[in-house]
Amino acid sequence: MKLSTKGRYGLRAMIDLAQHSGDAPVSIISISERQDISERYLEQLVALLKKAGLVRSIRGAGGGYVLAKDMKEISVGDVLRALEGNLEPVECPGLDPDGGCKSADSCVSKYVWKRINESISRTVYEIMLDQLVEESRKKTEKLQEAGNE
Amino acid sequence: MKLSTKGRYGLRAMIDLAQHSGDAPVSIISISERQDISERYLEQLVALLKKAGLVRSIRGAGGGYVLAKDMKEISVGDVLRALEGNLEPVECPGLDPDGGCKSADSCVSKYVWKRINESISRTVYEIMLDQLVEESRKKTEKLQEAGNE
DNA sequence: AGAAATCCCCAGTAATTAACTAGGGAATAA
DNA sequence: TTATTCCCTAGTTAATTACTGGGGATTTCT
Repeated sequence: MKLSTKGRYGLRAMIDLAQHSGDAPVSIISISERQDISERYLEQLVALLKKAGLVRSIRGAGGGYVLAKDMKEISVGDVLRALEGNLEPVECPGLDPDGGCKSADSCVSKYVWKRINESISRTVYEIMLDQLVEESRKKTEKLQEAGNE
Repeated sequence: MKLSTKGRYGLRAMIDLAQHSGDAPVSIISISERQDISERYLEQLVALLKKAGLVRSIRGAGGGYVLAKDMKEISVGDVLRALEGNLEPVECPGLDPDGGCKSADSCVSKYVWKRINESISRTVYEIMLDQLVEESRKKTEKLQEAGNE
């Protein structure tokens, strides 16, 4: 049970994008350098984010990516789902009323899977990008204060 | 992000063992037949449960496995951890104070990983085997009532 | 117009992991 | 002493992950 690099790198990239979103679009190269992720690989991750409608792209020189919506409207769950496809660690056919699990009636482990799935969902969909950006800002501030003493 | 068959089969096996625990030990073969899991593979899963101190084995003819403690003392988390090794979908070195994550200071994604990890832990360690066995008993009862009408 | 910077799309590949299968041994009960 | 069980280790196959690489399209800048 592990989150792949897609999810891990991709969320970092998305936070980076949110942090650096201003007037100008943010290029893959710049994210790649700051986050130390291969440019080519990052390209593919961002493509997933775009397909999910989380970012918009601007082509050509001076182009790059911008968030497609306000960062307070984008949850970590949205980002991870775009990258990982499905956040449920257990896909149990018994959870689907039409699913073809022959022992669905007597099987109780599906309750466990259901609760795990729900608890992950609840967690990731309630964390919004703007909270993370704000958190990061506070941290940087603190570090700078400490440096000035 | 997926729970492996180890975790899925292994928990089912453990529930089965709990359900059939009485005077006699429960053999691998019997679990294997009821749960439709290869005997050889199941052997390995149960070995993990034994190593973790969740079951005890009795060798020889008529032997098998028994729970090492009362089923109300064994959580789903205990079982899954024994099988999967680690339930945290993200092992972030930044979460460990001594971990060697160079960008630990400014990195905020670790908050996300931490919250996901915690929410999964909370969920699995609060579900106990006896609850599942009881749930299953209720279900079977209901099915039988329905059959008698 | 042309060069440079960017995004875009698809294909390949190496490494890792998962999910078993297989062989043979050791303890115990009947 | 034979059958039944657990026990340990190694090997194998299939799938997935985590990339790398090639070449093309769009836009800006000079």
